[in-house]
Amino acid sequence: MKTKLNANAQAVLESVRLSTSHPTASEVYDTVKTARPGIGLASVYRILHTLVQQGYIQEIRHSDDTCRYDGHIERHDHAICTACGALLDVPVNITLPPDLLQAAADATGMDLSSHELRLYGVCPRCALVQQQ
Amino acid sequence: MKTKLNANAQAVLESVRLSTSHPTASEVYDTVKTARPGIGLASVYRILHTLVQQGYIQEIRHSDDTCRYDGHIERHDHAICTACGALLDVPVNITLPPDLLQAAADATGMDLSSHELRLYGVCPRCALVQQQ
DNA sequence: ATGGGTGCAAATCCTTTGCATCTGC
DNA sequence: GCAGATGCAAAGGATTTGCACCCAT
Repeated sequence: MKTKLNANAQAVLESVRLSTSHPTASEVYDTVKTARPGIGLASVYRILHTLVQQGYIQEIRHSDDTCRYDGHIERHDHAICTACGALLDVPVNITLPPDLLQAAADATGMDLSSHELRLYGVCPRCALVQQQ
Repeated sequence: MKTKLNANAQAVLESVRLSTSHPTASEVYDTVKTARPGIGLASVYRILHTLVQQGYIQEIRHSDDTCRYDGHIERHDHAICTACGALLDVPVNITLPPDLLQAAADATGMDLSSHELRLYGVCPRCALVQQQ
């Protein structure tokens, strides 16, 4: 399933994996350009799609109009700041009671394969700003 | 917080609330045009934003590049078909153990206000198609 | 009369695509 | 030599915005 990655794809994958934030395509592009100066934005988009398809990285969308990428592929959850839009990985493993998932599967008739919990709230930085 | 809605805004809100799917802006536009023929797409976008801001409706994004709206504002969860992209409300109330949420809040330092569980899987229709 | 809402069209932004070229095998 | 990858520029599509106009207050 996973094909061998060429140098551009390696550089893109590395950039996404090393990023602690969840970079957008153009952030990845900016980063990768230092390692591969000739690369074009279109290739970054193409490579990101391939990496998602092949399961190397995950795509995440929330309220802004850009698509973000996450090099962290194990199942995990996200916390989203409703004030600034920041998207953080939740660093603890939240395991849902299986009966809840079963109930949801039954209710929707879907064959569930994965899930993601999205937590909404105010991040520490925004909380500070709001207090002022 | 909620201001009085004018006739256009009422029509948009009604359209979103009555829809069982999760309509996009242009689907809302198409629907609303029958009740308010003169309305423009830009106004639909403007009104949808206002309605979201004022808490009348929710905005949902997932993998496609359009933004969808949900007239269902009580906390609830979504099931997303990984084959066709369909987005369904989960018709059962999934209550998470409070200690899980607390652990996540502690780990992220965020002041959590809400959450949404996103379930990924294959919807019944797509499951049928895949079997063939 | 006055401030906010509106429609239209143009602009904007992210993303995708066409295509000629280049690359590695 | 060939299939796939690439860069560039142009196209595409969803959303936003500028602006003159209209409406209700």
